Formats: sequence, structure tokens, C-alpha cells
Amino acid sequence: MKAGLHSPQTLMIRKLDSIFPLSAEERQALQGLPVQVTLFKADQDIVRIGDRPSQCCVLLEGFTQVYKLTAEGKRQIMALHVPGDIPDLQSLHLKVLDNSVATICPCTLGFIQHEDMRRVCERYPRIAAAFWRETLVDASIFREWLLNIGRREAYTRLAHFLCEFLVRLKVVGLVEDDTFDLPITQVELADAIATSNVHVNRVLQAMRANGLIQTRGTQVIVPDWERLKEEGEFDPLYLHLQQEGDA
Amino acid sequence: MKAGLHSPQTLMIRKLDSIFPLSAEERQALQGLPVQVTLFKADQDIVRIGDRPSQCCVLLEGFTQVYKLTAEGKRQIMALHVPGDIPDLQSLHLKVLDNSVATICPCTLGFIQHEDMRRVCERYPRIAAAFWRETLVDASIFREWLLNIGRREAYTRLAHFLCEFLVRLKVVGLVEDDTFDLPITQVELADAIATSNVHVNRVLQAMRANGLIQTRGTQVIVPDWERLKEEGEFDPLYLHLQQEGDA
DNA sequence: CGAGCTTTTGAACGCAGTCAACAATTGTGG
DNA sequence: CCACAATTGTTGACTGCGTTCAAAAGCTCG
Repeated sequence: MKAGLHSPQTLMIRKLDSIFPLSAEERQALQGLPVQVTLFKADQDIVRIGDRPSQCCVLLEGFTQVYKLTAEGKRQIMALHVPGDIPDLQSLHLKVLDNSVATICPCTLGFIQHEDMRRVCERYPRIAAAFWRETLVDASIFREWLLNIGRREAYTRLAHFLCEFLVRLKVVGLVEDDTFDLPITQVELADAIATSNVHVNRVLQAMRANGLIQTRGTQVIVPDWERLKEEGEFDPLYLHLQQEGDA
Repeated sequence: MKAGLHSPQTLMIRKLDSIFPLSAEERQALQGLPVQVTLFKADQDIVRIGDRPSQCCVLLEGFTQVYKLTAEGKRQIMALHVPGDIPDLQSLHLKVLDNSVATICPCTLGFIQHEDMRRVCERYPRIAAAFWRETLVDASIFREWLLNIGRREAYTRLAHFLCEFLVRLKVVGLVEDDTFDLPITQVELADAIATSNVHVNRVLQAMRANGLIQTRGTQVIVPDWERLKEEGEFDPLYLHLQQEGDA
């Protein structure tokens, strides 16, 4: 059930539709969007801070990172994206990019011209609202990361990170038997949770020793989901996975 | 030149218009929005995490904070808002609030029903786009805070924070002669930049000793803006103050 | 003028960073 | 398929930025 097997538009539609049910007409408008599919190697910049892109990219396969550097060259990763996400959707309304986006493993990306997206958004306000909502969920995740990085210690922080990643992968069908692929180096993990790679290594060992996770290569196995959630103080509310207002 | 002297709608229109020039008709639509003005005391919750608000609030006077708590009760402030901002604009499309918003000093707030905003957004796509853009700038600020908190040390971090606050206040006319009011306790400052209040106190002293800032009560004076920017590694790009694409 | 909050100070401690070396794994070219 | 290079993961020792706790001093405001 690889995400890459679907057409780019279908992946996008399925995601938008799951929250914000679309009409047949709206769905067709999205299907009609021209998408240029491109393959990227690992560790390649897709767009850079300061760029003025004229297109957005839909992640179809692989994982990407949003990052920035300090003056001293320290890196902070502020977001990871899973298939179905649009890492630079913001660029539709913010002309200059304020962060860089890069692959962390080989990726397939679909590019859509801003022009085309704007046309669809103007004609179909509900599609615009659905895209808007996507960016609001991104922002909600940033807030949670701020809490996580600012106020939780490394062990809890890493547990929380793993919880979030697991849940987001589950949504796109990339988790089986509480096992998922995390093709990311400890250096990158460290830059995501704002610690050093050495410390990430030690925390991972502690988590393995405590039976919180098991690892086999890049595979991560979560034997006790409830426990991981507890250790990571994880509450998925902030991911806004359902349109909760309907309940 | 107090922001509070204008009508709520005018404050909002001026901000949206400065980036995204509006037509007379669009302006009139915004002027017609019913706004209920309410006064709040200091340190009062306006909305709480888990709420399902049916309205947004425009900050007219004072400062508000967006915050969350960890399981142990540690607080992280993830955003401060200045007059003209809409601290919970996200709630227009995310049914359940994933953070709390509180005043940090006595505030004047204008409440607008979601229903009314949605009507205006549907009828005027450019207004919707302008609001959308506002939420994207908020997200951009979250990203910068992640970099700041995650990868800069306390001194630089606080300098950066002061730079941002100064610039944002300047935009709404609340800075005179490089002096601004910061009616916020050191405990709150600490929760915003993710350190302890004790450390904030020491860093502030260091900054005063270095001549980076002067303080008189809650007033902060910046004698050398260029130097503060440098010490804080501050580049205002991420605030997206102009629609840079027009250049 | 006193209660309550905020700022300031000192001292001890600890989580995590840095540096450096080594081991394991992955990737690559012959 | 193997040898070698490069990357990634692991370990130990030392250091330090910042936390915590507790108490004193300074403000603010009824």
C-alpha cells in the first residue's frame, strides 16, 4: 500500500477530502491540476531560504525536512513531512521563502504551479479553505514542537517525536504492526529535537533498554503504544486528524 | 498614536491592506463586520485549549500570549500578539483549540463571529487570502522561534526576541525613539524564550552591562539597533512585512 | 504602610554539549 | 564479490550553560 502507487492528485484529494468532504466537481478540479513529477536523491535541497518559488511541491514518496541555520551554522529542523504533505504550501501567499526544504532520503515530488493552484482556489472556495486548513495544522504542529523543545527534557521529547511520527505515518498507511521505517540519521534526529547527536544516541539506548522501542536497521518497533504515549506526554489533539466539530 | 483610538475594523483593514491592497468594496465589507468590544484584566484566559470557539478575537490594545503547559505544569509561551493581531484566527478552520490564549496586561479585544468572517471570506476571496496570509506569517514566526529556542543560547535568544518585538511594535506605531513598553514579567519572558526566570534576570543584567539595552520600569530603550540586531542574529525576513514579490 | 508580587543574589547541582577516538554499517569501484 | 572509503553509530571523559532552591531586596497598589 505504498503512497507512490497513486496518482499525485489522488493522494492530495484523499487527504483533503478526509477532513473537508469535497464535491465531485471540486474533486475533478483537483484531478485536472497539472503535476510535474520529479525524483530527488537523499539530502538535496528542494527549495532554499530566500527563494521566490512559482510552484508548490507535493511529497509523494519519502520524507522531507524543513530547516534553518543559525549564524554559527547550527541547524534546526522545524518540520518533517510524510507522503501527502505539501512542505512549501505557504509559498502560495508568502512570496519569499523563510526556510529551506530538503529531502532526507530519496523522494518523489510532484510540482504544481502557483498559478494553477490560485485559479482552483478562487473558483472553489472550499478547496481554498481545505488548503488553508492544511497550513493551520502545520502551524499547530510548530506550536507543539515549541512546547516539546522548550519545556520537555530529551527523553520525553524524543518519545513525543516518535509518537507524532508514528501517528502521521499511520494516517497515510505507512505503519504495520506498530512498526515503521525511520530512515533518518541520529544527527538529523538531534537537529529535529534540538539536542546533540551524542545525546540522541544515549537516549535511544535508554529507550531500548526500557523496552519503549526496538530497532532493526531503520525500522522502529513500538511494543507498547500506550506506554510510549505516556512517556512522551503525547495527545494527538494538535494534529487535528478529524473535523472534530462534527461530533 | 494609540492603536486603540481606531475602530476595530479600521485597525484590521489597515493591516490587511498594507500587504494585500483591498478594493473599496472589500474594505466596506470588512467595515460592516459586527465587532463586540470587550475589556479584559491582566492574566486572564481569553480562550482555553480544548475550547470550540464560535468567534475570533482581534487584539485592539494590550498584549496577549499563546501558551501550553506540559504534564508537569511547565509553561511554554509560543506567541505574543500586539494590537492588530488576531491571536486565534486559526479557529476559523480548526474546530478545537490546541492552545490557550491569555492577556498579559489589561487588554481591549474585539470579537467577530466565525459565521460573519466565513461569509465575508466566501464572497471576497482576496479577503480570505489576506487572512490566510496572516496565519502563514504566524507560522513563519513559530519556525523562527523554533530555531531561536532550539539552537541559540540564552543571550542571543533574548536579543532576538527583543528585536522581533521591537519591529512588530514599530509596525503598529508603538515605538518612539527606539523605546517601547514591555509590560511583561521576567517569568513570562522566561516562558517565552524557554529558560528560567533566574537566568532571564542574569541575561538582562548582562545586556544592560554591555549597553545593549537600557530599562526604565517596563520601558526598554535600544541605544544601538544595529548592534542588537547583530547580537540577536536578527533578520526580519521571516516577518514578511512587505509583499516582497512586487519588488 | 503592609501584603503580595517581582526582581535580584548566592550556592550547589545536573542535564546535556563538546571533543575525540573507535566500532559498525553502508556504499562504491575495481 | 571483495576491498576500501565514507558515513553513521557508540563510548568515555571533561566541561559548562542553565536549573533549582532559598532567601533577601525592591516595587506596586489598595
